[in-house]
Amino acid sequence: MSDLLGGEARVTTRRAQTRDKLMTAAVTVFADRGIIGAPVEEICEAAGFTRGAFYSNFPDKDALVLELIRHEVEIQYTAAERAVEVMKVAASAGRSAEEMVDVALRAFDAGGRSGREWILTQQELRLYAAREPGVRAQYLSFDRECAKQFSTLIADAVSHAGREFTVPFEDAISLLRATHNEVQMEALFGHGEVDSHRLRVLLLAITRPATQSGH
Amino acid sequence: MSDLLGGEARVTTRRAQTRDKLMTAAVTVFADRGIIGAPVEEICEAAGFTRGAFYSNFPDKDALVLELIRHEVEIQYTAAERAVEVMKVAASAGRSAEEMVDVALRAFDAGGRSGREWILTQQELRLYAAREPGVRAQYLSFDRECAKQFSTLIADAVSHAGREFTVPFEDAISLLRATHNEVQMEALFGHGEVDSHRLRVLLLAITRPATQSGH
DNA sequence: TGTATCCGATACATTACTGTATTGAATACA
DNA sequence: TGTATTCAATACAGTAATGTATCGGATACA
Repeated sequence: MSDLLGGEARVTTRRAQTRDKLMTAAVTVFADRGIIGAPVEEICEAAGFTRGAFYSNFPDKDALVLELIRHEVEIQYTAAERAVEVMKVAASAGRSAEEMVDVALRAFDAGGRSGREWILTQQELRLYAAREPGVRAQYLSFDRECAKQFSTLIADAVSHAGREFTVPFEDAISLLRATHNEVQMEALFGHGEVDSHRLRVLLLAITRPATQSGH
Repeated sequence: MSDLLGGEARVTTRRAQTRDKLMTAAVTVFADRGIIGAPVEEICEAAGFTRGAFYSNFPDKDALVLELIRHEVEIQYTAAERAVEVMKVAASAGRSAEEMVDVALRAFDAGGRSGREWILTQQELRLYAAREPGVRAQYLSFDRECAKQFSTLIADAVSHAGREFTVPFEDAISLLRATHNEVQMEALFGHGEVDSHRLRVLLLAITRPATQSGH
């Protein structure tokens, strides 16, 4: 009972690892069978455990789903941050708007989750949250937080690119999100690759070179 | 065995009615529990039957889902057709581009399926098709057909509005679809109403008054 | 009205999944 | 090294869902 490091349990590291493996495996199974259709047993099997491990770590599937959402938001956000960094560099190097957009999107996809499994799971999560009241609230609060941070990043990015929006900012964000989503779905039905072309077209259509003195 | 009306069965009308009731009920249950999570029994219960009726009409749930997709595409298309009709009238009456878009979108939502249940089910169908190989092919062929018809309608609508796209046509269609989708999802999380505002913004951003002599 | 046929209801067998209670091996600390 | 504790494995009910085989009331046609 040595509480030297705060209330945290003792063995923790093994536990943390199995939690992690379970969550990773869950994504695979979710993509394959859907969140609702994914039996706990199959998740465990994919992670190399039995159901005992699962119920020792999570009260039920919903708990794991919530954890997954939390984790996902983090990943996406850091990916976005990196993308903006990359873009700023491109801006300093005097790249064209097209090139900057392209470079940023590429960086985002590389850092985030653009594989088939993740796309499917993200869509699943969204629908699941829309349906299950228990998950919905959490999802929304995460989503809102995420959107806020994204907005900042995008505003930053656009101004660094020496451009400005020709539509209200909030609408711009929504359109970007919509298109990103659609591009992901198209990748799901087409043969694989996420194609950033359409996002570029949209961005160029709803921005113009800044009239301000800046840059 | 009177084959007067072609190979069709005798009692047919009762059968057709129960099929219809089952499909309608399925949408409600799908929205509530997800396609995978929807037990056949619950669908039957909602339709006022027992499982016997179901298995007498469909070999399994997938068959019903396919039927649903087929049906849905039809509905959406006629809704789109009507929307364009309405818009043409507005165009003849010399309305502004904003007004025309607004009127058309309103007509589309009224004729199509803009209720919570239908939005959820449409999203479910899309994901389900992306995952289940058996359904996927069918979905894609329907979807392609639908997209083709939509493209014609939209091109028609835009030119009647005395406008032209500022981005490649194919991209425009995709962006519109993306945004329509997003608007629906937002309605799911917000409190109800589908808001056409964003679609209007997009349309105005990617079109301009036609330079041609026409009109 | 009688009779063949249709179609949904009922009953049954089987499988899949969940969740809990208990056990036993691995791990941390004295 | 011995001992307490943690954590996943195993075992056990219990429930839910599927699909099939059979039955019986309704419908069409003579």
